[in-house]
Amino acid sequence: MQRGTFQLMKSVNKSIILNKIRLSEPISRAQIAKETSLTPPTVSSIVKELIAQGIVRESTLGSSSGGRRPTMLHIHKNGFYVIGVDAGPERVECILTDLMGTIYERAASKLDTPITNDQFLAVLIATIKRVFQAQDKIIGIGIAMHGVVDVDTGTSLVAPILNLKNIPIKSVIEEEFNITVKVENDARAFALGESWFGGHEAFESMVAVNIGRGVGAGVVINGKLYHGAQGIAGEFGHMTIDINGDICECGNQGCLQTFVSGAAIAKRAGKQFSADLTAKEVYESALNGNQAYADLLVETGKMIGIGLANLIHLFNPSKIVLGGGVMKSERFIMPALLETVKQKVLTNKAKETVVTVTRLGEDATILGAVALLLIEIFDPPIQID
Amino acid sequence: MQRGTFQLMKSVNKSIILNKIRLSEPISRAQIAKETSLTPPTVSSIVKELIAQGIVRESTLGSSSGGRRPTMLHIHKNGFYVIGVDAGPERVECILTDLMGTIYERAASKLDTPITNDQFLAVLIATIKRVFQAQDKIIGIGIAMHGVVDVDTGTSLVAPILNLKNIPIKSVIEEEFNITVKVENDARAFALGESWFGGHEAFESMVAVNIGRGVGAGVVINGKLYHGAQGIAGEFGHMTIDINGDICECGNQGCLQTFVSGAAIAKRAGKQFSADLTAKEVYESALNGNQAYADLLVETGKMIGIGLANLIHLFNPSKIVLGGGVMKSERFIMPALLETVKQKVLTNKAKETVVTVTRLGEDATILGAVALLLIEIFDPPIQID
DNA sequence: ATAGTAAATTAATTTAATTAAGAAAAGAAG
DNA sequence: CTTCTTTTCTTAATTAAATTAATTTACTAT
Repeated sequence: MQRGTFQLMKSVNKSIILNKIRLSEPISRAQIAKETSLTPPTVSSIVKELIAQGIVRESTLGSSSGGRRPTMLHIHKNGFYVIGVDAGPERVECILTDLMGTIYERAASKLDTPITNDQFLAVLIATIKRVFQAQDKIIGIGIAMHGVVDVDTGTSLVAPILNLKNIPIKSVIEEEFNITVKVENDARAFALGESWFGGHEAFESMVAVNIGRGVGAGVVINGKLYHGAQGIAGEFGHMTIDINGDICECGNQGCLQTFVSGAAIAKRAGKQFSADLTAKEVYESALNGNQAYADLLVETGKMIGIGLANLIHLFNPSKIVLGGGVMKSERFIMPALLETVKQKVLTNKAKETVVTVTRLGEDATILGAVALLLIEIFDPPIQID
Repeated sequence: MQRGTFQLMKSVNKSIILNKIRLSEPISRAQIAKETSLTPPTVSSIVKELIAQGIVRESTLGSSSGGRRPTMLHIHKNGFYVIGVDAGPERVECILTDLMGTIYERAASKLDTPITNDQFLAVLIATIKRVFQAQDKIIGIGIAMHGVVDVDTGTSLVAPILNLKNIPIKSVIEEEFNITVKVENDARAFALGESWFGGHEAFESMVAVNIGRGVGAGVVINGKLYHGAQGIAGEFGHMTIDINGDICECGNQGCLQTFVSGAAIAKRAGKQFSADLTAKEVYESALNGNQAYADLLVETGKMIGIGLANLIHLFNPSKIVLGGGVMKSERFIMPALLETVKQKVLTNKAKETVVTVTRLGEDATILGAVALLLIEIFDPPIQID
């Protein structure tokens, strides 16, 4: 059990200061003290340590209105690096970033099926190697893996499209690079990326929903991922919304996914218009003025809205961020979606829930992978109410 | 912002010790030290304070196996009292308990409709007065109010069956008794009561679902209620599970409530068998061997199961506790419910989610009202990961 | 130049935990 | 019955780290 110790007290203050610098750099010691209500000597002494550790650095002097000019502090850009990996079903992408999430290197590899566990891991290692520079300054590798992931062991339990099972990602990569490795499901990494780099500081709780091949969600409460008891919190795609609906790949009936995933859109287009199109083609046709396809996307927006209303009634997050391939049809989907949410949600207060589309684009997930390690550095060991 | 201070450090340890005593009394100082990994002097000095405050007391000496006999510690039963109130749509019930939730006094009043805000408050005050003994030792009044409650202001925004709005419960009762008053929605109080007094210590997250007139749920994470951003987290009854379903009283279509509430059961009985029965009568007929009614209840169990599967996929709590009038038909409902959950939930791990019916009976909600104040005393100011 | 002001550091103090040592109380062994 | 061991609990000394107060540094403004 975690007790009240001096170390606890200190690490709490350390996180407060570090996060203040991260979110408000450049900032002076005096201003940190003012804004956190820590005393100046406490700030000075902790900042001294952070500088010695190489996480923080001093830069220029700020301006003064009569008095000594403040020394501005920053996160040390070249102090430490993190590697982020987005391992999708078709390609593996790697980036090298600093502690602020600035990207310095990028590499990607295609995955060809059929593939074995070892081949997959070999591609992963090779791609990471291409961005693995300044080794001694890299503090870890964060991996966003599609499919079902066991976070504790860092194992990919099921990788559906690659048709792989039980890939011991964490242990193999840790062995290879001799460095900390964190593995997380890609939908949750997306949520974490949005929460850290999407510019949503003020939101205490956020749900990020990825609608693409499948539909997944990640729940972030106070900057941290919420996993639930068995690590399946946020299985948004398999929420039943139509007890008489079609059979889903999971075996249940009327899952949200059977209405709104990319495959579902394509299937419905096929059914209604006997056309053999992908979701992308449906969107493009709609863009080109095909009203029937546009209507189909609007209908999809309504269904997503129903799902989100359920989400709001259960989780009641302050913000919901949407991403994934399907959301590229934003212009057709969003108006209907927002209206449905507003109409379905019970209280006026809850109607205020902010629902937006990601502005981080493709990088939200891989930056979330990076954030898996940033949490270790920036997050306090405790949650203060 | 809450900093790392000496007070924080101390209050963390104080909570740890207090909760250890509460959950394991009688217990010695030495054993507390062992089990919490706090050092003996720390335990002694904090226990000394707790005794001086009158929250803890020493009792007999324990047994020894060669060595000084330990002095056993308890929560001081006659040290402090709490008043709990369950304000339902038909009656107001009050209890006087000690810090362990032991009930010493009880009083109840019937509510007649039509009723005004002032009349309602007058009944509330009169009933509380009947249990308001040993005034100087009462630390507060916790009120579980049906309907929509604004927790921050302690106002009942909507009390549906009484047909009242904006009742300023907290301010009026605080003024009358000059004591701390906490107001919470009754479904959430039920959840809190279960979590504190239902014998579920080991569960980090719990959802308690009340199925009666309406369907509500309370979410408890680490012993605390989760409210969400606008305080509507757990509006389980208005989760859409059938996009083509009947219109609910909330205006939406196919809410879970339209399938499983007491009223819904009665309505379906009426529709299928053109009988004018209450849900209770349906249950009694089923008990007397009416197979059609038994089937109707089994069907209800299945629908609840579908709702719970959705709940598990989003919140993934370690435990779900069911209560409320409808759950009195447990013997018909539960087997189908459990099977449906097991069948619908995706991963094997999550199938392990424990689903049970409350064993606290009628008192879960009112004890939850009591727990609203116990939290103030027992809960740590921080959440340790 | 000099006064005034703000930033940062240094020194002294305080809080509260930890470590080490000791006192109290019991059973066990001779 | 005395002595030893064990366990519980307290007391005293030490330590970590925050706070308070004082001081130094480095400006701006008159």
